Amino acid sequence: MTFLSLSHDFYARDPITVARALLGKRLIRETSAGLAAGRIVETEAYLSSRDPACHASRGLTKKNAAMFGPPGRAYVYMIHARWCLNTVTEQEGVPSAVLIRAIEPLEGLDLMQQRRGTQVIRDLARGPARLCEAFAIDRTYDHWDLTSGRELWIADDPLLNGTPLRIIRSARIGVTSAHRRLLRFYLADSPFVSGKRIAPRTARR
DNA sequence: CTACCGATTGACT
DNA sequence: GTCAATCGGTAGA
Repeated sequence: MTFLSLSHDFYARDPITVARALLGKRLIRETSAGLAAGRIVETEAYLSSRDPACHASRGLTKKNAAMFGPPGRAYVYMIHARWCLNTVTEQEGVPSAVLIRAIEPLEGLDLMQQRRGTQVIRDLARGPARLCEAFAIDRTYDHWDLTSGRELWIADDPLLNGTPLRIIRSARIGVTSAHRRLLRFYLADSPFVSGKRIAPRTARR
């Protein structure tokens, strides 16, 4: 089964559209150790200069430079000594991005378990830094071209094939500025989503 | 150079 | 539920 990477045009849209569209897609990672892949179940949009929570809202630095580059590249940054993965969106010069927050592991579970140091499948890639550890993503993939179709890329999921997805929108997790905006998106029915469920529809009991 | 901080996580009460 | 370890980037002395 081949997994053709999503094109430049997929990413060359506003970050909210891309954040929704990425749900259900496959993140694929190929190393000499083997292949790991999973379904994206949670994302967050960061809206360039019009969003105080966006790392690039105060202009270009060495750290956030990838966000100013072309759409379809990766922006990998460190927070609390852990790596997190974003996809750059819109157009070159407009520093917007989508944070990938959680993934449902599908292939290469043994690899992920090894990298994460846990057997618990639900914990392998639930959270932005956990997924980077499970997929062996670090600073060397900052600026990486996610449309390249090698090493690290994102593709349509053939298993999903048009299945309608129930998407819930909420406030972003851990963001201390711009609380009000509902820029987090996740699959309603996935147990692999991080953080607390804010939507009443999924409230327990 | 030092001080402080964060789009987090895991251990603990 | 609470809390502190984590460390590279950034600001400021």
